[in-house]
Amino acid sequence: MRATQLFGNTLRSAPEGELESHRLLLRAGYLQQLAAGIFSLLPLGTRSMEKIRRILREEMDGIGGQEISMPVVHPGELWQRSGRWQKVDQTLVRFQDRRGRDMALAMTHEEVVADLTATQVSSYRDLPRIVYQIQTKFRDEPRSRGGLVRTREFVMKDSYSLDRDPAGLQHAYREHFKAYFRIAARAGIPVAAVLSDVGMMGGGMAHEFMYLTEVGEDTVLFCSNCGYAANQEVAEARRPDPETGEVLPLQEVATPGSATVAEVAALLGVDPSRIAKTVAYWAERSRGGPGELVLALVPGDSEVNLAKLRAATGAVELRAATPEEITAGGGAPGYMSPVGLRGATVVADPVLGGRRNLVAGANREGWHLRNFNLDRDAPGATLAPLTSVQAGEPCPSCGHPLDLRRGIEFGNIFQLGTDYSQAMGATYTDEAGREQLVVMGSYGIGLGRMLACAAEEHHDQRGLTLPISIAPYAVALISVGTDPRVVRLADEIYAALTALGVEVLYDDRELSPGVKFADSDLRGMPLRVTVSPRSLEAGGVELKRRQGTAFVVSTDDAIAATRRELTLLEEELERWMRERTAAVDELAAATLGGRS
RNA sequence: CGGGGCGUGGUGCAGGGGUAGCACGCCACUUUUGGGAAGUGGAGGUCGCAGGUUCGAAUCCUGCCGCCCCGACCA
Repeated sequence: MRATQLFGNTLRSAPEGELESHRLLLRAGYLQQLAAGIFSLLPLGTRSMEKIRRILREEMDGIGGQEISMPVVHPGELWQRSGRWQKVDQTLVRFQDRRGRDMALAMTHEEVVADLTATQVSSYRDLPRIVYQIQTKFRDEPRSRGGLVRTREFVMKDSYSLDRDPAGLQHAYREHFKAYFRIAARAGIPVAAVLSDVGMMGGGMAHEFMYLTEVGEDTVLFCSNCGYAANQEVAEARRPDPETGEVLPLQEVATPGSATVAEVAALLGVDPSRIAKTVAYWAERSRGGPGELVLALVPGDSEVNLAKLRAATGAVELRAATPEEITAGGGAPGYMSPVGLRGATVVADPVLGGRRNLVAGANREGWHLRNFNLDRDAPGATLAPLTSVQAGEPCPSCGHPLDLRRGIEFGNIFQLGTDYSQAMGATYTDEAGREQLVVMGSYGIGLGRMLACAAEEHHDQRGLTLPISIAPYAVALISVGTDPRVVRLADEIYAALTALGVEVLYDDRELSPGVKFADSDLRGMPLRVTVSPRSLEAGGVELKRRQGTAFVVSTDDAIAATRRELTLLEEELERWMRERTAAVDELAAATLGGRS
């Protein structure tokens, strides 16, 4: 491509406040924003995305995936059958067609896959299968963020495994686990697999593949000793041994004007950790359904993690209860506890279950209780981890202090099980002639987010430094000045490289060299080839890696030297990728259990 | 949805009751050509939208819309 023909230009400036890597993508002319969380891709961005697509196809095909294409608009009826029409909040965009039928914009495709499976799969001979697509999703996120990191419309590689039994699912899950490391590594993105919340997907085990970066929106806990890794949404710390002291009788104590943990602790002379803090929430189990009061009990020195509470209650909508709702349930704001309250769902952090004789609210303004014991005083309570794990807390599996890091979720894998098969009637007949449910798994990678992670990992002051595997062009060819000898040679090199299938962005504009160099650095092509009076003087053309030093090769050798450099770049990336994925079998075995 | 910020030529920004500005970019010509060149001339703006106050509103008031950032959600 000649720069004089290219659609879209580089920009000198980009808005303040945006993520640095995203500003570079904007300035380099990869994309343009249309609305909040909605982007157009320009030629450069499209080319990078196409390379990402190719990597995804190769790796998915490599584990036996078959590419399909499913619709972006779904009948609402499908989502009603799976129950997600009710379970998912406004993130699912609903509308009606001209006949008044409910429709939805695809935010994911489990329903459609299960529906396809119901008709396409009927025998155990039709299993196992892996299908995938690379296709647009729309999720009306409450807030888009960080450029391509979190958008409302995005392209996702989503694959689905169909198996006879849980063992088959384990295998497909493991294959994806390993493929995801290869995919990330081929795009130059280091990732870590962490345990994650199943969220709206339902089902069993789930992992997220995190690109660790300070600008990430997720919090991840790692154990440097045993390798435990989990998203904060599901992370747990090792619990202290249960206390063994005598269980004392409940005793009311006046605490006038002391509604906060700090005030009560000071007044009664106890440590905040000795207070069973009760936080009231209002939960809806289905969209628009009836609400109910949920009491979350955590140690007084901890905060409730909403994702964990959501997982524990299965709530769709979850928010802090209003004082009116608390009072209506028989509670007193600031003096809450489950003692004597009926009708409210009570969830308690397991740490409290091991503690004796705590302080809790008395459900009377100005009064608390001493000697609160969870098993005696809130016998109906569900035990589930509810608090955010802090850095330094002991690892649940080995006790070593945990590290806390930030990350961007590059992809995820879910073991769905048979929920969707059941809803859509996706069954097969086994050897014995019995009808069985197809066991499903679901696996996603966001392509735009992948580009965002790559840009975040690979940039410097001057611009993008993308790996050769996903850079829009392999070579930035630059001609300096208008000397006919220069122009002729540059034209020849462009024609020759193009004829050889090398992807070249030829900056043939009549601009000062500084502008051309700056643009090529900004756009991030891995290799620069410069033809100039100076290079001719020095014997030929100049080659320079995006982050390397320049050297001159003879005119006769220019084409061969360029290809050599590109091969070297590819080999270096390949080597890095092998290092990153060398231990992936062992990691899969350690993380998922069993052998690989 | 809560909190904060911002909407002014293509891009990034200043201005803040009385003539709409700067830099970059763009067009033409001339001189330039190894790290975002110089000169001369030029084009380009309903100041987010709608009401209101005022002799007069980009500027003040009200409402709405949009965008960004921090939280609650996810690839």
